[in-house]
Amino acid sequence: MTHEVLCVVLQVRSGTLQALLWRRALEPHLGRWSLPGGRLRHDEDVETSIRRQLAEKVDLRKLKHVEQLAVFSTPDRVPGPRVVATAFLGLVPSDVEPTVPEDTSWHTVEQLPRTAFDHGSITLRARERLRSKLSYTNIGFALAPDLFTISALRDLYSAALGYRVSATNLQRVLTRRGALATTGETVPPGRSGGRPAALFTFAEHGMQVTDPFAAFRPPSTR
Amino acid sequence: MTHEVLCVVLQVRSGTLQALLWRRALEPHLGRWSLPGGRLRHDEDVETSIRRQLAEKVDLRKLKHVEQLAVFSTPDRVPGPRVVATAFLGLVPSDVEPTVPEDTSWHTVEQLPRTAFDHGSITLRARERLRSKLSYTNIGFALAPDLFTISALRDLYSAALGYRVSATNLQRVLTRRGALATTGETVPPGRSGGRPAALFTFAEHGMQVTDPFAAFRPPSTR
DNA sequence: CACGTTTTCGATCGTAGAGCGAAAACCTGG
DNA sequence: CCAGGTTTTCGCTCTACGATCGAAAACGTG
Repeated sequence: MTHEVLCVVLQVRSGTLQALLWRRALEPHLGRWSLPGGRLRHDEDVETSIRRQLAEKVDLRKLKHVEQLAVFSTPDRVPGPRVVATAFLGLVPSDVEPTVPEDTSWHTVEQLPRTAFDHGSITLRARERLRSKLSYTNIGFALAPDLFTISALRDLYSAALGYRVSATNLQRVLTRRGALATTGETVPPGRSGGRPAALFTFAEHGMQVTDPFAAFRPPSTR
Repeated sequence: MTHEVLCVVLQVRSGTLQALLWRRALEPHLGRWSLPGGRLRHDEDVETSIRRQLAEKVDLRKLKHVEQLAVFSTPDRVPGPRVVATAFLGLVPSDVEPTVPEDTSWHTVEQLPRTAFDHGSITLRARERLRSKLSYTNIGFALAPDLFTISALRDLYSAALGYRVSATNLQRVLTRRGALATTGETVPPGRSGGRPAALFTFAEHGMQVTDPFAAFRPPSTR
């Protein structure tokens, strides 16, 4: 029984949430699109394995966030000898354009092409995880450049969540959580005019993905 | 490379959160406490595997909730040939007393005994998962009997979370989420008197563990 | 300089959870 | 049968967070 690691690499590109997929060059499922990854080596754990494989095959050392998604282990999920897969969710900031091999390309998660094996449903599971965590963690930072305007961040959130997000609300929520840090700088407006936008960064302690916002809170120690 | 499935079976017993552990009868780590589970068969996925193994060795078909926790895959996590583990979180309602084999017993998670391998940290991870989910899902129902009073539920939440929870608040929150259903019945008070407590059940749609409470909400369609 | 555009800020509203205290409903002991 | 203790339950208020709206700020263009 072999063990493989797979990663759903997500990035917001041109306003939509997209996943990086490989075109299979082998049977079975030749020509279909599949998730990057590969076999787990005997000297590495799954985290380092997926990081190695991504860094090897693609230039994706800029992955800002990687986390375990789930294990997929249906006996017949791939034809032939049994393969158990540990799937990951990986996030790439919207400003980097990773150099990817010839046989890979980005696909909007909204309408995926024919995927190999169970890779389609794995991708959808990854999107659900991202959407859930966007609301109660600051995982959204992994989708954004180091410097960004609020409206740019709003567009990222909108693309990932699939519905329109208000910039006003986003700024206030993130500010209240102490996740935003102001740089004095601004960005000149576009051709159609408009007020110049302020540039923000993530606060230091806002960088790591914080725990879910507790609906039940420990007793206040006032 | 073999694959094993492990389960952190948690139950609130006598006011504390406890985990079901086995005393190892084999080297290595003979005599230490370990998580129930075993090797993944070639014809089953990890979910059915852990369910089978728990139902086989212990009488635990009453597990009200089982979910994947994480993969643990450090190459040397167990001595000898490589073993990758998929860990689960399992919850047992507080009113059932499962018949368990001779060589197993319950241990408070607060102060675990010497565990085998990485089973100690896995157990702690499971507790963290439970605590997180308690606040923003209704997973707490898996810890409670079918019929329960609010104060009994309060005690369960307090034990699992590790801090005192107010019965008033708990009732209101769960009611507002539509998770509680009233049965007309009450329970006579104890020896020291007191108002009889009302018996509650879980609403139908409250039975499944709902998604995290969204901090960002889709636009209201009013 | 009027107008459109985009960003940003302020004010208000609704709702969820926290905290407190009183009322309700039951015991036991005199 | 009543006084006091106990436990549950309900109501009121407070605070915090997110939603919504609108106006002001700061820029372009014709």
